[in-house]
Amino acid sequence: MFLSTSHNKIDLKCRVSIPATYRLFLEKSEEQLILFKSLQFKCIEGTSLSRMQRYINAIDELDAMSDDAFILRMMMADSFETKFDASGRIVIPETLMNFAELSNKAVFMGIGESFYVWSPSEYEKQYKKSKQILEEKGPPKLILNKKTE
Amino acid sequence: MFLSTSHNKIDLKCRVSIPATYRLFLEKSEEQLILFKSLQFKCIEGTSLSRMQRYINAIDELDAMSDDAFILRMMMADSFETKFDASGRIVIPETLMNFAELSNKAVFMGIGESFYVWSPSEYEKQYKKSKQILEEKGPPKLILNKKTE
DNA sequence: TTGACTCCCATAAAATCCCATGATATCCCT
DNA sequence: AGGGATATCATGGGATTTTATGGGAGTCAA
Repeated sequence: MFLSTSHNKIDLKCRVSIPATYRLFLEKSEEQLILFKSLQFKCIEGTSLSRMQRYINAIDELDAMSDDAFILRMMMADSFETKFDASGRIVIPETLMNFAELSNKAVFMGIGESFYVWSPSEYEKQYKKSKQILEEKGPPKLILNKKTE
Repeated sequence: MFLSTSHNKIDLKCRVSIPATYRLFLEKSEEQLILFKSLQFKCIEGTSLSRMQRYINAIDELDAMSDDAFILRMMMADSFETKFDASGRIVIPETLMNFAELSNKAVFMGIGESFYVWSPSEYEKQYKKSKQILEEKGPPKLILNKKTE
């Protein structure tokens, strides 16, 4: 499970430490790590290969000529299979560095089945936004309905 | 089941003993413990991983751009998987210490499927508030056998 | 031969493990 | 039911391991 947030440094070689908890999760489940451009935000998304496979399957179920299928295929084309070195670091591909406007700091944000990698400023923006939504609208309904079915 | 209340000490390393009854419940059900920021109060909430999994699954079922999905993702980002050491203590992450304004005392309050961790002062506040509401409005109407629709 | 990439070693700080202790609580035997 | 023996709990502190990060040597390709 990808949970919690951590701020790690990106060095001159574009190397960055994957949070140890994420690494352990991937190792335990014997999963490859995939990085790709988020479709929703200006950030990198990381997930396991098997979850990525679900995206690919979903594309097959769409009309092959549709815009959605087109977009999703483009996303696949910009995804990278990465593995970490002996000290648990990955190298962020240049394409993704540029896309997420990363320079020397990366914020890893675990959201369960996948995680986001933000630039610190973009992360701040999203964090503030979510706090604002929470204040204005309150917690989601399913949080309030705590009963398990 | 997480029940009863206990006041435990937080040491300099941010370690605190989980009440033995909570621990036994987690061990018996072979569950991981998750800590996260409460969306409703200034306290930490603790629950099992499998219960947390419900919220994670909900993220995929919602419109990814919806406000609820936003809040849920942020909730995951502020969550920590913890395990207790040989003597039954956990370390409270700094983020959560700050959020709940904890320093050297923690009040564990079991509420069934999850539990709250308060600072003593915040706990007092909530406790008094509930007593006051009870006096003003009388006991809540509680229906144990709810008819299914 | 000059980048770009990968592997390997080094290190400070932080997280985790391990052992110790006093205070309760629980057991057990008469 | 008493009262000592034993287990469990909450807590303290030192030792050890892991983590995040920096930098250099080897490798491969154009």
